[in-house]
Amino acid sequence: MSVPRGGRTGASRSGRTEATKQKLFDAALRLVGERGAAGVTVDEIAAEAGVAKGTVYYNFGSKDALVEALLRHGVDLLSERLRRASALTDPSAALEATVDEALGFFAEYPSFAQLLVSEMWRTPGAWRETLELLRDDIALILRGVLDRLAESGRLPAGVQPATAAAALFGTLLVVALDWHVFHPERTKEDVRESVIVLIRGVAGQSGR
Amino acid sequence: MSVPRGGRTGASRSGRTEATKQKLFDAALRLVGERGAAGVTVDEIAAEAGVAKGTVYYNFGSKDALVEALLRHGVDLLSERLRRASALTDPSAALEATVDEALGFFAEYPSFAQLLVSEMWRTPGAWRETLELLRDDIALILRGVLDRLAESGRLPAGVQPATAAAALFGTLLVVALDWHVFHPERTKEDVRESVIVLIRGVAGQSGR
DNA sequence: TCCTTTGTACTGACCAGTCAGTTCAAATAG
DNA sequence: CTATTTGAACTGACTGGTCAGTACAAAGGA
Repeated sequence: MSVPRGGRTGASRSGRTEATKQKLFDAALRLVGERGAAGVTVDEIAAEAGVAKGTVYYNFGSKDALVEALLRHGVDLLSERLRRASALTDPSAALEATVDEALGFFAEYPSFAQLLVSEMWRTPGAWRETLELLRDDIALILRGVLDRLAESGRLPAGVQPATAAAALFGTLLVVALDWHVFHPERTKEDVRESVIVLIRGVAGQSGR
Repeated sequence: MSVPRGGRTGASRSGRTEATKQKLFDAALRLVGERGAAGVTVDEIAAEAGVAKGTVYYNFGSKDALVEALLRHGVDLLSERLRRASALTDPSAALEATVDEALGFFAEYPSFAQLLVSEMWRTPGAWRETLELLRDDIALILRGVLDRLAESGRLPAGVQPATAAAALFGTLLVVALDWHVFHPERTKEDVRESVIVLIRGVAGQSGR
């Protein structure tokens, strides 16, 4: 009994659990990204992580909770990186850096991109609430960049930052996935350049 | 035995089956869009369609085949509409009409958009082959529009029509879903205008 | 007559979640 | 320093239920 309720810092002395959780994250991400959350069994995740099934339940309580933790973990990483990139002083440079960072992240964790795209817009879904928070988190960062761009007059009149942020996020996610799934032969630089040129058309004849 | 193998034109004399298949499509779309293909049972689909379970197997042979047929059916409808819209003579007008049509379609069949987004970029997946064909179908139409735009010099230098087509598709899909799921209060006109302004930034100071 | 649908009953695989028991490192005691 | 205890971490066989797919006799319809 007495599962250490993962309140906040649960990190105990041994650090054994943290390592186990990480192994489970990695394994789950790999499998869930490929076949969808519903298409993967807890037994498979445990096997992939080289751990007994019970360990999954000891650490996360349920399959749903594991996936939820996975979503949070991934978005935390992503938003951390985006936040950093978007902090550049020049708005156009910030936008480009953010785009670059997002593409890099999705290239690094394609399974996460797949998980995100397949669960984000599911209507009742077990992770509705979490996903809504995560979406707002990312959308806010993108909005921040776009708002600053608008302030400096580099966004065409009539573009609504909220819609543009959603569009930008969708574009990045889908371009990254399309690259990974349908055109893996392209180089990162190639894709990156295409998107940036595209973006620059809308939002900033700044740089060169 | 003897399930009529839905080779190609299966369309038989009676027309009774067509009606049944349509009922099953509608029901399946409703449920699968909401909870994902793996999250819905054949019993539920049959019940929702007001049909016996055996009928599903008589008409489609398997659950996977039903979903595959659903994907084909939906994309056929969509590409038919996009093709029509993209046939306008003026490239910029064609682009705007295509965008408009795509948004309208996703608004009309949000469940289809959800199904598409959640299955399109799954790597091994039961419908890999079909989805690839469907993706190429849509991408080709969008490319056609963008190519004509490039010919008439209204696409910034350096934009690759292939990447731009993927980006456009992703943008439309995600914006439509975001609207449906997170901002249902917005009007179609509002969303439509936002996207078109956005697109116009990249691809055409033509119209007005 | 032949195609299609129904309804019910069944099978066999698969799977989320449980639980009694094991391991082991660190704390406590003698 | 050795023996004992504690408890967090982990294990894996097991359970109860779910679900895709099958079977088939009877009925409805062109």
